[in-house]
Amino acid sequence: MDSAYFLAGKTLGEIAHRQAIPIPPNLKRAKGWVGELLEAALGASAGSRPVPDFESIGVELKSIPLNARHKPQESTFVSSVPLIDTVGLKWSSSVVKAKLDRVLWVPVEAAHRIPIANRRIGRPILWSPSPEDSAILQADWEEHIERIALGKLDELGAQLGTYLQIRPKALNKQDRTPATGGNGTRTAALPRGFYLRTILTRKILNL
DNA sequence: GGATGATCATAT
DNA sequence: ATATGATCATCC
Repeated sequence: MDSAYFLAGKTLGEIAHRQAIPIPPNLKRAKGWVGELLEAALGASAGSRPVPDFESIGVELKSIPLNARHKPQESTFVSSVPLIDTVGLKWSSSVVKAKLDRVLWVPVEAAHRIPIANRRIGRPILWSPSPEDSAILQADWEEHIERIALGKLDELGAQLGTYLQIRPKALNKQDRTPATGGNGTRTAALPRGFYLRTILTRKILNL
């Protein structure tokens, strides 16, 4: 947390310079740049494994882009969605729960008019879901997984879920991954991801 | 302007 | 191929 608080008030340019990381002209071809910069600055270690960033202390690191009004500007990607072998999956042992049990949120200015190097980092927040929010997340997750297990892939829209929604997470719309179809048959479907709606991240940041 | 769907880069 | 890091682009 000391390392995290040290970032508060600094610009992305200052941190990038300190880490000897080049600053891209824009984020169109570097969408994960801010998150990766924070990982480097804080020494995150999970790599691309499906576990929290700071595995030994059970802390997931998330940058949260703020708009000109300093409110969350985008949804937050949580994890990939399993589209096969969903039978027997439980919330208690899910990747989503493992990651959301404790999250270090690092707000970062993201208004397009601010040059990347000048964007300021806000005060990080170490958060765990309240029992109420946890129950909502669990209900969302269970409804999503049940639909997937039943092969109702055509019903998977971003409209579902109070806090946790499912959206594409793919190379492009032609991308396919193995999935369970109707009657338990095997098919191929667009890869999806779990995302947190801004209604939740706004609450988390007290905005 | 916000929500939904589409997409980019990198690691293993 | 599938995971990570997300933001971009379009539609309403």
